[in-house]
Amino acid sequence: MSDAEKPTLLVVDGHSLAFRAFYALPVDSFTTRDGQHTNAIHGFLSMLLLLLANEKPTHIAVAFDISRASFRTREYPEYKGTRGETPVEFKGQVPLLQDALKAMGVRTLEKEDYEADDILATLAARGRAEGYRVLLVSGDRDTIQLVNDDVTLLYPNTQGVSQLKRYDTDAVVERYGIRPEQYPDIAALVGETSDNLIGITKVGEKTAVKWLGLYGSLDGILEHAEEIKGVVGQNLRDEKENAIRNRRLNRLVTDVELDVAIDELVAKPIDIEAVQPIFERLEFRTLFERMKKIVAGNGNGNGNGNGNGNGNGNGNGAAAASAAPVAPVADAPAAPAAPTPRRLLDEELAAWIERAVAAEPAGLGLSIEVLDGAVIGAGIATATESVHLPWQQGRTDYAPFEAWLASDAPKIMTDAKPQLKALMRSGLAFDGLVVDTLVAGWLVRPILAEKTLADLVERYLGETVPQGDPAQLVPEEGTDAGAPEYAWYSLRVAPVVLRALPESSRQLLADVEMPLVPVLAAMEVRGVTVDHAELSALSAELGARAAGLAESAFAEIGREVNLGSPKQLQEVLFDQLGMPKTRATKTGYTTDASALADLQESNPHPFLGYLLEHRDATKLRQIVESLDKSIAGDGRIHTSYGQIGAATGRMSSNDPNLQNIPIRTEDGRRIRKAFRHGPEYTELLTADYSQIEMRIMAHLSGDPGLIEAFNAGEDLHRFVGARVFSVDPADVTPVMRTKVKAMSYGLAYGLSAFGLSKQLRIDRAEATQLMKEYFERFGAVRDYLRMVVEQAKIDGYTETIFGRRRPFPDLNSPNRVLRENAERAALNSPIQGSAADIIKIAMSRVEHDLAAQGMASRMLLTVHDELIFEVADGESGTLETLVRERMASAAELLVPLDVQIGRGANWEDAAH
DNA sequence: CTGTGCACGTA
DNA sequence: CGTACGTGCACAGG
Repeated sequence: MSDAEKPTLLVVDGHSLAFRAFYALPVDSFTTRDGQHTNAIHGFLSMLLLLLANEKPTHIAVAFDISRASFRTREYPEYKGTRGETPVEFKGQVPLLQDALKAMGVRTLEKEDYEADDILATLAARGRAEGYRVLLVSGDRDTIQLVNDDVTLLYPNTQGVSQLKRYDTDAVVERYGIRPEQYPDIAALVGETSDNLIGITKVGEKTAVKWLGLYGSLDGILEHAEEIKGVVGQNLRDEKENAIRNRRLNRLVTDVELDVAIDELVAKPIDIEAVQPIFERLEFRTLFERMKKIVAGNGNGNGNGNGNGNGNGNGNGAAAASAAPVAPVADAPAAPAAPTPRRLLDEELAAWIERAVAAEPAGLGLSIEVLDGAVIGAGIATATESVHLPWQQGRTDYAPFEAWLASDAPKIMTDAKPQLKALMRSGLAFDGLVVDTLVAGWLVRPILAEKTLADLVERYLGETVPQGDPAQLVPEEGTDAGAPEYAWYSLRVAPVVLRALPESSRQLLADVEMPLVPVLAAMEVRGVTVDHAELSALSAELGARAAGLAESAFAEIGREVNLGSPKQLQEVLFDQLGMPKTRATKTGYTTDASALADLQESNPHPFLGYLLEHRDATKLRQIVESLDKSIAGDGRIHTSYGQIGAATGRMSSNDPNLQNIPIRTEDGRRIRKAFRHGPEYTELLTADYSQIEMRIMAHLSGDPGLIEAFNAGEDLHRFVGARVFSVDPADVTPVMRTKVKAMSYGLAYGLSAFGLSKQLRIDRAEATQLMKEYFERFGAVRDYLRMVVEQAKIDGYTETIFGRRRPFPDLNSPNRVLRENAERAALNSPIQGSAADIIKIAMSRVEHDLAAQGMASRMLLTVHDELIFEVADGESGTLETLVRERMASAAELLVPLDVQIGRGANWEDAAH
């Protein structure tokens, strides 16, 4: 019998899943009129209905625990002892859930002295023996041991029961690096906090997996315990009884006597009439509708009689007090409903698009459906109509759509970047993005209050995007907003968001932000080549170094502590070593690097030195490790850029963050050496703006001295130092230059005399004097910085050179801390923000020119004031010229924009 | 299992 | 008591 023909037995751990649902769903939304909580029941049943629809099990059972007491608690009274009292709000829901299941014809099973998991184990074993495909659903990790070729575990994800992760044998191997039946051995060694099973001290998942690889099983490990070196080896020998006990307790029982045969668990059609009163009492209206559809759907697909499929998203308005479950929902002021999407091909599609384009001169709404990075469909909308285009590679009947997509016909989207990436990967050309509503919304409120289309629609239209049941596993056809609906809402919300923008910001959106979206998408798809071997070697070296430093540190204090725990460090430093207290934090006293350096000066102790070095090594290793993990199958790292990440207008980088790769230390630079050009290219080229923030400050302040400094073409800090200290530029000493440099950079951040003295380790008076001298020579800078804050207090916002605004509600706060923080941010914002404007403009122009000139070199990365390119053979010179010119001319300031270029085989060598 | 605080990397 | 980010760990809490 092939797998497809096998009957499917579905066994659910009732308690565990209901408990997950209880914590996942907001209790407020799931309470009946008479105060009965129903969130656990609702979440559980919602999940079960989805499983019925998706998995189509032929046999079903739900297992429950009778009580917390079992043969395990008799054997080990502390078992599960860490678990607090079960919340009474949850307890009360279990009998109701069991009633509902009974009404649905689902057998519930429980057995005195055993846990639900034992029932799962027993049914899994019996089902397998009797030729079933078995699906287990449990939130208890111990059930991993039950997975095999015939038994699959569905394990709830982080979001309660809203998504189930499928663990077959391969998935377990992938996740844990061991076979399913080895899982209990791991758990026995590591321990399980939620069961109050204490493992071997200092043994985590990694160590346990390593040992298991060496010795095959827990028994094997214990046999060879003598061979295991170090502290962990000793711990294992000392505490092996723990592991043995854990292993005994976490072995699930596969032969529980159940008074039911598997064929008695056969899934019966749900008797709607029997279920109705129960669901009515629980006020599960939407759930009841879903169930009816599933029941009807077993025969033929569409039995949707009452046409109000969408419109009411969260389904459980506490006020909707109707007894009849089929009663129409009384929504507040009627929001227009999304048009029913049509499906069109060829000439019909062409005609529709032509008509739509004429009807919506500002642009059509567009949404691309993406699954695992690939296009699976698209929706296009006008204000009154929409079409849905399920996508398949190679189909020709969508030619009119492709032509429109590739044209510059205006398109309005929401969160376009991931969609554009999918189009690129599917080989579809795209142009004409005029509004990304998320980006537009961010320009209105750069604090990032609106993160999704639903948020925008809520705020700007006062409507709710239908989004089905919160606990739903997969979108349900018909009730959820799909691509056509997203397109339609995007189209409708766009003009309202635009109206909230001042004219200058609208220009910024059109001229800077929108052209940048496809550029960032392309850069993300390209990625950057990173050498795995190099990173591995570096990681190993740093790991060894860290271990050695930790040993030395421990030797100094005569005990082992977690050097990564500020709390434990405080004990060592202030209690054990009696050092003076450092700056206070919310939870104690800081142990940060600068405080430790201060301590080293006042109370020298070798421990401090080892600790600092250990920090460096572990931090670096952490970065190396996370980079290494991010290398994709193509040998490249594909970061994501957050276009709407920063309130100042800067971009951010994540998964991984490539904007904080070390550069200051020698070891750090070794990481940059691992960033290479790809095989088709000859080198990397980096281009960065030198001192762009100081140049912007010169421009915005109009300070003659500062402007002269930049036009003189001399070293900036030397020039400024000469002025501040009244000496010849040639006589500016390194110390003077360092001080002036810190001062200059600090200015843009609202640095105080206190902060300056701290950073330069000079006394307060000297810092004050330095600031005074500085401002006497560059008075317009001081005036400008004052003016920015004063103006912002009046306007309520600051503005960059290109009109990007950032509101500052705290500027007039009576709370001094809040107010002063806002003042510093306000004076920094136009500077940092203008720099962001400039590089964004440069990026779009460079990208455009590279394409227009048919060059093969490509832009890969951006790090705030730096761009990194992959150079194609023979293009090095032209690329440099092009990049330099485009970056330098991105803005016309009172001072020139200087661009520094470097080349090399890797990122480090390409620096200058 | 999630949120918070600390620490630290970059511009 | 210097701006803007993202990440990872330890820890405490639901």
